[in-house]
Amino acid sequence: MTLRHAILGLLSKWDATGYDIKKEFDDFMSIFWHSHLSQIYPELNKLEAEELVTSRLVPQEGKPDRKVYSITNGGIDEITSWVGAPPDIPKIKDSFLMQVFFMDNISADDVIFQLKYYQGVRQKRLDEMKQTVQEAWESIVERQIMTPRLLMSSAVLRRGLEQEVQYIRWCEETIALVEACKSLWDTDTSPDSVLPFNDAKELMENYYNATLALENDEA
Amino acid sequence: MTLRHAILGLLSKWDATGYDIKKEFDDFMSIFWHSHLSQIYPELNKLEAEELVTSRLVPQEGKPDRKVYSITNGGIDEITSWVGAPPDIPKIKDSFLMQVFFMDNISADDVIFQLKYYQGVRQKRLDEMKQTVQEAWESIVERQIMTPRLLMSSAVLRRGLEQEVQYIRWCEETIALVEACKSLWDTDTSPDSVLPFNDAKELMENYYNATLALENDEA
DNA sequence: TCTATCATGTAAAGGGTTACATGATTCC
DNA sequence: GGAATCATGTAACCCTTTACATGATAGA
Repeated sequence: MTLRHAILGLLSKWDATGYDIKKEFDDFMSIFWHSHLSQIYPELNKLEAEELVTSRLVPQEGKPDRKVYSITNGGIDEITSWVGAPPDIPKIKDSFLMQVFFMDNISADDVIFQLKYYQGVRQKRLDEMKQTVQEAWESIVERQIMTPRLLMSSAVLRRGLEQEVQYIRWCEETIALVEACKSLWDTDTSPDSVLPFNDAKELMENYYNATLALENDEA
Repeated sequence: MTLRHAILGLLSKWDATGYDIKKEFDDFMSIFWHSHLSQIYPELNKLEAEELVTSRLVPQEGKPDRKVYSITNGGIDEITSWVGAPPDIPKIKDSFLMQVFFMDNISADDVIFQLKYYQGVRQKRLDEMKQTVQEAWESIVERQIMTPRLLMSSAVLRRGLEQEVQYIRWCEETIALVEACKSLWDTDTSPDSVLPFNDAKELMENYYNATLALENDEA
């Protein structure tokens, strides 16, 4: 039940059509949400039936009419109370991390290939976000204004950026780790095999110590 | 269609019942996946119908029979090819970040309250993971073995930990930012109001410069 | 006594994705 | 000539969540 809040939140800032909302989802809001037009249009109808939004038709030349939605007082109450409500406990689904978890089933070279590929995917996302950050900052400087709205957007944007940067860094580290431990795959590929611990001992000791020390690092 | 791969991946390591699989989802695998028993049981039946797994009943005293599943060669082919297949593009849903995005609708104090609460939620997750890391390392040291399986688990565990550490750090930073910019909310709460840029100028300049410099930091 | 754990499921409702349907304009 | 953009939607399917259903044992 969060799509309705994504829509109401947007409409609390500007009037918009379903099509406009989808563009916003694909642009800035892709940091934390996504949806399809075929889900947005029916949801807008439901919200109108519940009188949380109203709509008016704006005719255009050579294009279909725009159905422009506005939020009602009821809609503002709904979004405000949701924003102040206890957040859901995080339910993470990261299918790439799951692939990695099962990558002992494929060769070390294939593991490295997958990690490099995914690193590239994340880098693309990062590059897009960096452009958004640049534009956001330039617009703030140009207009010489600061508002709670811009502040919260900035914080969210930063979180999105950090997430990409850190995922990319983890890919790099993991590639290095697998590269250094290739012998674990090469010498014996049967699932029951175990290798002398010494081959990877120091490396893994460092890795685990670094992992356990993560919390105490300064940013 | 990833639940089937979560299940097949697990069964490629050990035989298990639906109930066992659920426990694994709630424990280690919660870093990247989750599911309900009411989804796992029907999925296991489907996998058996497709001959990717087989099952046998193991009677118990005073408890219901265990229906223990094993993976077939077909199942191993399926999981292996999925692990080596191009990863999905990441589709992120983070409803808390969405709440934050719309928090200009509530007071600065309420924003800080929400951020502190969520920080606590993430801290709890982190504490659990830290225990898992500790146990994983102790078991590796004790058994004196290293395998691709343990290596990939370690990498995933580290990613999970990093994610929590960094989300918590972002919460702290964002709390400090809102605290420093409280005046943006206090002086005028109407959505059309804009405040003199100077109030937050230097702070935001630093914030944006830090955000843009993120990629170049060394871990 | 009540709650948690073990262990299996079904049914209904809700949320999300893909495919289908239409049709003009603009850009390559 | 073909692809992309603007703009609206419906239908079918798939995936996920919540509620219902059973029943024994162990521990607080």
